[in-house]
Amino acid sequence: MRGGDAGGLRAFNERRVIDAVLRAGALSKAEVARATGLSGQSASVIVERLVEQGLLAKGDKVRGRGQPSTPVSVAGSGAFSLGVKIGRRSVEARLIDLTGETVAERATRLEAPLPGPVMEAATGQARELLEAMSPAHRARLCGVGLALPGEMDAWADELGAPKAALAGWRAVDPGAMLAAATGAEVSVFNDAAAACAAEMLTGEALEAGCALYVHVGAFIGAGVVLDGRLYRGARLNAGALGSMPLAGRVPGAKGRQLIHAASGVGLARRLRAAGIDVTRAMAGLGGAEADAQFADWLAGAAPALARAVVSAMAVIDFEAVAIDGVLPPAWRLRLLDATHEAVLRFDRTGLSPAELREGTIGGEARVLGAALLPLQARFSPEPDLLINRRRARAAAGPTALDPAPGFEAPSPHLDRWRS
Amino acid sequence: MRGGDAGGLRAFNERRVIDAVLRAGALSKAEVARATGLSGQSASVIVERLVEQGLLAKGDKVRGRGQPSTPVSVAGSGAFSLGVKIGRRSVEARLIDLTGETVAERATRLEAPLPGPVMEAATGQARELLEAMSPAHRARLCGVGLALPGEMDAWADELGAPKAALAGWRAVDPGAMLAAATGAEVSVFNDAAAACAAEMLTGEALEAGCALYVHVGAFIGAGVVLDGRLYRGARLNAGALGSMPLAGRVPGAKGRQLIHAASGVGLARRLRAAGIDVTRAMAGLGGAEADAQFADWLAGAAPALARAVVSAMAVIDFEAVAIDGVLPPAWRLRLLDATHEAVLRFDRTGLSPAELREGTIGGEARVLGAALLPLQARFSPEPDLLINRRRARAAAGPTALDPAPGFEAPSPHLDRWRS
DNA sequence: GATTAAATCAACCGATCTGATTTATTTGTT
DNA sequence: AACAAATAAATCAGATCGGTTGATTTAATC
Repeated sequence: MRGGDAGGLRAFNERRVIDAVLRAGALSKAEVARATGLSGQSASVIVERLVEQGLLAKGDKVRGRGQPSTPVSVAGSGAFSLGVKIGRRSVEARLIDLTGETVAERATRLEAPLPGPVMEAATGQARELLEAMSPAHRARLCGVGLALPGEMDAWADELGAPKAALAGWRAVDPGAMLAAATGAEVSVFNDAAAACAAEMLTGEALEAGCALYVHVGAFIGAGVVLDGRLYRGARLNAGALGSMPLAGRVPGAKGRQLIHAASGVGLARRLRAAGIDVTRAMAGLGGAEADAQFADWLAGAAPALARAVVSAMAVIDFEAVAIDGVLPPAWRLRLLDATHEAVLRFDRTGLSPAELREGTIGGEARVLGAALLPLQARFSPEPDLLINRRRARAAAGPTALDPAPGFEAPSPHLDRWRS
Repeated sequence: MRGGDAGGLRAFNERRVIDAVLRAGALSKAEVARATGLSGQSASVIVERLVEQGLLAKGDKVRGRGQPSTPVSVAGSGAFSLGVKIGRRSVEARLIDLTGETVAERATRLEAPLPGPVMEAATGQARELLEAMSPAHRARLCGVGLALPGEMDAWADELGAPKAALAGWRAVDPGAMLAAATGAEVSVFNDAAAACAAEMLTGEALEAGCALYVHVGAFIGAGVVLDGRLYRGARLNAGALGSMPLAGRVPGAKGRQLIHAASGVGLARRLRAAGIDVTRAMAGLGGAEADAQFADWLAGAAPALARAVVSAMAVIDFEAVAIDGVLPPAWRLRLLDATHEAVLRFDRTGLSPAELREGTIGGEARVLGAALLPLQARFSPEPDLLINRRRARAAAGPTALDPAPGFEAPSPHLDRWRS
């Protein structure tokens, strides 16, 4: 419930203040007042309280005309968040602080995406990271974000995995298991949506308020950003771009959905069939032979992806489309260019133009997004509102950040942390 | 801005109260308190103020156990809204009151969608309707909604209209002209989006919080509802379904976009070519020959529309898809069924299921939506939040103020297309 | 007469606002 | 170099507004 009574009003304005500070990087109390429209007095009271709570930190005085101002910025150790990413080929976990900096991380590669080993890895990593935190810091964990594919058991044949083994996922509730293992609140996101959030928040590709972020991982998916807010979908299944129907048969594809023409496993299958080391190739070290295989894959993938992008534009008038994923940067760029070229061959009458851009984060976007999203939910004035911190910080110039000693001020407002 | 200071808090809670009353049809003060979470005292004060403002009206006391309660419901004459719809074949205007009842309306058929005559008709109709209002009522006009196609000058060849004449639209700002003519605030919507809002608010087809509403008019477009909110798009161009790429050539279609395979003008062209009176046919009086032409059109239109629907589902996991438009009900139903059948032939792995339903309003949905949207913007706790009044009213049972125009039995098409 | 629940009354609280005041610095003048 | 004026942040004190709490009244049924 937003607003309602005095307490809700205060909570709302606190978020607006944090939001303003995050956007600007650092603001004096007077600037906070101007940025939020609050009176100077209220801004002062709220800032003071947030400093006491350890969420904001005062920097060195800045002298100008008149009384020097004391800038405040977000305190790194004011809050922490844990992100866990479950994929079909790996499990990762990452602990970040309020500024988005990585505190610690873990990663495990998988042979097959079977429920048992995967969940063991995920819960194990999460527990390890949490146990390494000081108690004071652990008390400031504001949530756990879990990013995973929409359906772990779909497209088993595409994976080359036994269908029966994957069916075990239907009986598993990864969110609940992670919650049980960590004792923290877990929010679940589609993996591509999480990656999308990371690109919005810390990447450079998406400045638009309305964007489609395509992520090529083992499969292919997308995140949808509308009015600066991540749209997760009524059933967390927005951006299921892999299910987009193809126009017809694509050579080498087993089915009639985008995933059969443009996915990481499809590319890997080709590489493996040609006797190429997939891991090396995906690290950009495959050489000419890998490039040739990639070009083959690209010839089918790019037009199919282009059709998907154009189709998506007919549903939502995205201002920007980013393409990212686990591909090595050189290949990612070629995919972007080829897709762009293919998009231009479509009749786009009636569609608003969109900018096609290369993602800037890559495969790690998913864990990072999983970690960032609980922070957003806790501190942004609107749930799902994505504010780019890096860009905002850069614009504001470097500031004195985070003195942040042991806080632990048992202020009455700290227990509003849960709400 | 939402919240902020005491005044904002009051405004927000007032909207919540109106929202609660609209949803329930009629509520006592105590029920308002329970529905909103406000204290009884606040609910009482707010309701009393809204009654004083003429937005709510007290009904007859209801006796039960304890002190009789006085139900309040929204007062029809508490606010008015004017909707104007500009189309390629007609211009319509409609004045409605706060309950959504039509007060007065106008309509003009057009020969060709040329800027001059169209805008003259639109501003003329609007002025007429406003001048017929009493001064007291006119003071309660809360806005003018304008629904029009995204690009009046696109697809000129499909219309059989001279391209040069249509290009005149680029120099025209219909919203500004209407604002100048009426002196009221004008909000502009895509025509399909407006129709979508009407279906959400007063229709029966869309109960889901997340839906796609396809409207077949002269061309074809769609409205997008996300989390109960109408999504207009960053450039008001969400749901540009007509631009969805086709899989290949469709017999009889001139181009490679959905609009070339499934549009009202395409159907009309066929009918005319067969020597059939289009107006009669569109009124459902075309006879067997018209039916045969329709079947031909349908054979190309339905699969193309099905592909568009499946593609849309891969972008947003719509829970429901409605198909509506200017077609006579029998044809609309056939379009729905044929589309449904075609959808089932697609591989839908990885997509969440959606319910495919028939729209319940038809061609007038666009004006109605244009009229309803300013009311929503003014009285709903969140902008763009769509609350179905009719359904809510029905659920609450008949109330003192409910004019209860015997609306039709529900049970529209209830097909689930899931494997 | 007891019970029930709506409606109301009166005192209080919390968050923000307004307007005046203080403070520390730069700028301009003598 | 010394001093006054200008500037703008920060703060203080009182007022306002909206919502809450808890007790009280009212009008019906059981």
